[in-house]
Amino acid sequence: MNLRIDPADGVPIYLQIFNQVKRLVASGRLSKGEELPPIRALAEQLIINPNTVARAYLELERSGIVTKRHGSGTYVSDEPAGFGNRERLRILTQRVDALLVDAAHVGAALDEVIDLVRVRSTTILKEAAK
Amino acid sequence: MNLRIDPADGVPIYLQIFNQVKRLVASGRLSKGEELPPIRALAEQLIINPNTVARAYLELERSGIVTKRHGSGTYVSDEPAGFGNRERLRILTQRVDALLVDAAHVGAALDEVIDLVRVRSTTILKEAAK
Amino acid sequence: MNLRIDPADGVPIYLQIFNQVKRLVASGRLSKGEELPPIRALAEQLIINPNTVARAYLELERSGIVTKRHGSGTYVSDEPAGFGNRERLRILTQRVDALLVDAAHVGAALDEVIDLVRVRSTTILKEAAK
Amino acid sequence: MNLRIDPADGVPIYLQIFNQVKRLVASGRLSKGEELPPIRALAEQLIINPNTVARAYLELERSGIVTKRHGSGTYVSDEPAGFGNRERLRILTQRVDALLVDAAHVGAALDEVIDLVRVRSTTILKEAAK
DNA sequence: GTGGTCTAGACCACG
DNA sequence: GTGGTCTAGACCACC
Repeated sequence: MNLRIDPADGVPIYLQIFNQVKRLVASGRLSKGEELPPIRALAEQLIINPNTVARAYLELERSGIVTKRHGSGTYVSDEPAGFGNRERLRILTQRVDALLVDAAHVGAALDEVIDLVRVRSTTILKEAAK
Repeated sequence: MNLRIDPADGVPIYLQIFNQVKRLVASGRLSKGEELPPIRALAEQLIINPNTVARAYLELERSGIVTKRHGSGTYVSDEPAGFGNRERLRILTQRVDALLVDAAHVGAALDEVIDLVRVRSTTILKEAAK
Repeated sequence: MNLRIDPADGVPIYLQIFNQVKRLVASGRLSKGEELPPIRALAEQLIINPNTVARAYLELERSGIVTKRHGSGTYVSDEPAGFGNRERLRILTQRVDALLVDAAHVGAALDEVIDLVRVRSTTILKEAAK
Repeated sequence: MNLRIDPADGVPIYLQIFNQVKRLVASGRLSKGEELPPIRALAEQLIINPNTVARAYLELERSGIVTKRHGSGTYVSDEPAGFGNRERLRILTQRVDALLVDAAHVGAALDEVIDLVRVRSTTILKEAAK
């Protein structure tokens, strides 16, 4: 698994791992049931403390993105966490609002934003096909 | 200036202020050159620590959104920070990607996302018109 | 013997076996003196490590639910572990308290809890009759 | 706050704290809005590592039982986590089933169980009144 | 071998 | 002062 960690990024390392894995799963580059690297192995690879990776895996498990099997390993969940419709909307609205505020601040029109959403959507799908 | 602070929101209070002011400026409810309330006044109004407001104003200044004039006060910048097109795209792409990743996890289709963008866009504009 | 194991359940596999056998004995679907499947056979059937089954049987023996006879096999104990009344109460009180604490957190009234106890009691008896 | 920790109990220390605080809140002995001891203070009192207390507080926060305010402290949540009805039932059914299995194993009749539920319910309420 | 818990102690972020 | 993150390294539980 290829992650890029920047310890000086401001975002906690465990969150960087969390977000990147989340993204790999969302884009399909990590398939359902696929095994993640063991905590210690990933820690060695990223040259960080195993506890930090463990924290990331813990959050991933709590979010329903991965499943841990004791004595066996960590796997991408077969069934993505079932969000209620209310929870779904809440999450998405939050993200959309943040996007729109930044867009307004940066002087981007609605159409420009929507175009970008379409473009990135395609790009991410292509990444998944790699 | 009318801000809503939620100390239990998880987002640091100084960031809540920062974001809301950013939003007020982006939407035009705070015009260029307009004066922001003094740090102490705003702190009293929001019943929070003046340091927290100061921190927010500091970040606003760093982002080029407001300008501090010694002995005078804090004003909305005349020239909103000129983002290069590259910087603009970088910021928006980041937000868009975060949105799409969450959408995928939550099982929302592209059309649903775009619809939500349109809806929120309208909603936010109405709020700004208040 | 028909057990359902879910490796992704969070509960250790050996405990899942332990609990289900306990339940089968409690409900009478496994009678006193009846022989349990050999460790290897059960491990093969459930596609798990024999050590795991052995661990479950060990705990069952420690709890007095089954008895191992060397060179012969594992049998449901004739005399189910005689719990003193004090021990009985201690165990049940613990469970009841955990239930009531969760019920309070979840906003369930006492009547609702008792209704659920009745309903599940019937349901479990029906399952046992299968 | 008066907690009893047994490091040799098998149950992880952070879970012992979690459960006891949960219980104190459920029984009303910790009221909504009340402040919990600072992490470091509780760690000193229990003679354990602050990280362990932090872990317990983290789980309490995730369960919606307490709320942390950065730079201020940890408080009992005003609004208990709003569980959907499905989630509520899932949690309670799990507890009820565990109770009934143990009851059967220990030879307790349904009526005896229900009586115990009533009795403990009253007892816990009395504890709250202390 | 896997992940889980705990300790000791440093440094940072928030108010 | 509060809580949050990270490291280093020990020991345990499960498969």
